[in-house]
Amino acid sequence: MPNRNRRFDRPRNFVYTVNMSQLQGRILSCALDLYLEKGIHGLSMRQIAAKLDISATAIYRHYRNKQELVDTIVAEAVKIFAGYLFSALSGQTAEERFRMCNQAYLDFALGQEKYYEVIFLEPHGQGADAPEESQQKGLANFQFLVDRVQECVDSGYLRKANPRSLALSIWAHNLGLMALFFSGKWAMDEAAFRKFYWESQERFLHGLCD
Amino acid sequence: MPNRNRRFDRPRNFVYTVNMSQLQGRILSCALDLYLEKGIHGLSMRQIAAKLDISATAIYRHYRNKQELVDTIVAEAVKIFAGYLFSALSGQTAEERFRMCNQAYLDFALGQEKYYEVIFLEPHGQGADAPEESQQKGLANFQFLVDRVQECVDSGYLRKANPRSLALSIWAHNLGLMALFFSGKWAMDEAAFRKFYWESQERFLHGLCD
DNA sequence: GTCTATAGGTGGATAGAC
DNA sequence: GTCTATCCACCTATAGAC
Repeated sequence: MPNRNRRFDRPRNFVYTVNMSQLQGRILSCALDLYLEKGIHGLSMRQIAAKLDISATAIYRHYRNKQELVDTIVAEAVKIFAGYLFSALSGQTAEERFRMCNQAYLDFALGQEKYYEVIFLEPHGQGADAPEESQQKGLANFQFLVDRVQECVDSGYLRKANPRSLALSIWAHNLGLMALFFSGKWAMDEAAFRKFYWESQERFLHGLCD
Repeated sequence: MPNRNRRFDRPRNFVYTVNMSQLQGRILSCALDLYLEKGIHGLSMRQIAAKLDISATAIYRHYRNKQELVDTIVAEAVKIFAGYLFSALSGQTAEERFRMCNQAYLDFALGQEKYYEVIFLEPHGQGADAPEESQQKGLANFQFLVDRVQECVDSGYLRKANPRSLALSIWAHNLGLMALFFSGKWAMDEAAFRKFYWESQERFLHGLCD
């Protein structure tokens, strides 16, 4: 007979993020560290337990299994990223909202480094086999950029072009810049990187040739 | 007493790549597949053995341990990439050599997909804890691009700027484009991607704004 | 150079006591 | 909701026969 006392037997949409300072949240945070360090196959319930000084089985009161733990991390990451992007809507003009979109991406990457890695640098990005729901929300985040680009094409700030294709180029450029930074092979601290980031954006906006 | 018959008791620089159709090479190729699929913690000697229909211990006659297997994969990948880049030297002008450098990157990514992934898309790229030797050769490959950029700044084709910084922007853009393609989330076949790749390069060269 | 047998370890997950 | 005890699968690597 199943134990009816488990967290996941409660209603589906209950908000657990609220009490993150308790065990639930500490498990998640610890799992995140291990997941980024060693990937899904290197992450183990026993190691999480050891780090938190609890027994491995305690974790199963909070997460059905290892996969649910990882899925929760990915869902959380996508949600937080969406929050950052959303702030760009406060810009007054299309151009400003576009610029703020890049700013949000940069701030998310540097301010929520671990969640950024989960979404954009893991196995092959965006949790390749994440649950449908997270995949959808990930695409919605990209669509947000497409919409900002569309506005800028309409306003005449950006050259006329397919907004989706343009957005993909911009997305790729951002993706690559962050991958460079997080690889840690370029001896740049955060301040130096922020400077380089905007230089590179400027180059992209106005071209490499005369 | 150690068995003196092992591959790695032979001279260090012996070229094994020659006879890749034999077991040695088949192990490497199979390990590469599993490594890309599941990462280093998901790769197992037993699974390699099962796929090749040999016993797991047979592998140890060819590779000292799991780490040496992975290191060999990374070293091979870096060497092959260098070969692609090198072909760009046949260009007649600085501008042509620069363009051929992008071409080589694209051809390597699409023609040696698996080796590309090992270098640029793995855990955090370029085998974060690869042996010193591979790390050095990886940096040399980047320096090759810096040199091509330098030539183009000198010839006046590219705007005056720090060549290293310029090369980093270009490297990032390429990195991001490939990451998009390999993520498989954008419903592009290889032909469509090649088209998009050059479109995006063109945008980068001449800017997004008027 | 390949095998079988085996040592010694880590891991996911469950049952049932408290 | 946390624990201990436990099952069973899987892992790396070695020893020694052939």
